[in-house]
Amino acid sequence: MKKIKVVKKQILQRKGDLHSKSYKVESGLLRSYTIDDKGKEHIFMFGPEGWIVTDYVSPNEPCELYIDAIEDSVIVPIEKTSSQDIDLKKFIKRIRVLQNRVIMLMSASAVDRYEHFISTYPNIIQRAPQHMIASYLGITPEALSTLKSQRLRSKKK
Amino acid sequence: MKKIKVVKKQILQRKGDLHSKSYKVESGLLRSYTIDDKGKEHIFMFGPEGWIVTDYVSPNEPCELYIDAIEDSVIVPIEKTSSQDIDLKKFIKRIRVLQNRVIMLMSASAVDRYEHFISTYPNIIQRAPQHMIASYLGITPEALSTLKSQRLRSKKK
DNA sequence: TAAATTTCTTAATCTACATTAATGTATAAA
DNA sequence: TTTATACATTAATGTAGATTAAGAAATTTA
Repeated sequence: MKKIKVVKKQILQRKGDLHSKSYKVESGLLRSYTIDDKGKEHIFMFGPEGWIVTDYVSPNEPCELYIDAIEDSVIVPIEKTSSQDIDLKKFIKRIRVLQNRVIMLMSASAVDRYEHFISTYPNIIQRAPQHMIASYLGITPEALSTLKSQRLRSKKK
Repeated sequence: MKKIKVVKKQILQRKGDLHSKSYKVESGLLRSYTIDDKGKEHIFMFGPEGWIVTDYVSPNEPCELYIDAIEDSVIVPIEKTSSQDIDLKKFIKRIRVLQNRVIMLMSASAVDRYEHFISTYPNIIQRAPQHMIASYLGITPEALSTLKSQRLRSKKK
């Protein structure tokens, strides 16, 4: 149960690595993401303080995701083998986020996904750069930028 | 632990229902899905024999998903409260499917998602109607249809 | 069996978002 | 402070997949 300090941009895990761990975030902000064959990053999840960031693969399988720090952070690495001490309620909560994510990606437009994101994670909007928000939403930074200015224009009467 | 027979099209759970359960599929095929504000269905997961179909909400929260039978099926309803008897390995496997789903939806084209689907769930292709496959892939039935005939044409030399 | 309903295909048109590219603005490094 | 690098905006053009519509197959029901 030792805490570790990591600096911004520090990589904790790469795709293909073995012995993947979970990371409890004490302070700061992590992210997990994939890189597709065209070299494009796709953010899977943000991990602000209080969250646990995991790649959902079995402890002996190679990782699917990259994990790195968006801000200087303090984290606690957790061995996945210690399956005992899993807080099931928290676990289900995190899966629910995933479930919502899939539903969102399938049924909502980019604007709706953005609206949903800012109401669900207002503080992350402030802390992560735009292109990462875009990456999480599944759109390009350019699309997010135009979407935002259209939103602004329509809000002032 | 009693088995229940359900017939094709029988609805097991509606969005908003309380006391959501998990359903172990002994035989047949279930699906879970949402209906968006335009009345469009979006299939979240298929549940063939051996699978457990769940809406990932806490047992006391209202459901997010509809669950019904695509084929006549035999199922075992499981109370969610019995958190003890959860097979963690199977649980993680199912989350992994979800993780892959998100990654796919974010980074792959409709064709690639379809290719991935047929190689991962070859038997479901045969058993579920096309429009449901389309719904799972996040495209329209028309798009899937054209995509399929293009694929066929390009395969014969 | 026929009739009704559901499912699948094909084609024309439309639209949300991607791509490309050029310009502007921060942040970090020298 | 200047220069370089990363990040954000805006606009023009392109494209995957949506929508619409109409007909053909298949499946269900009577």
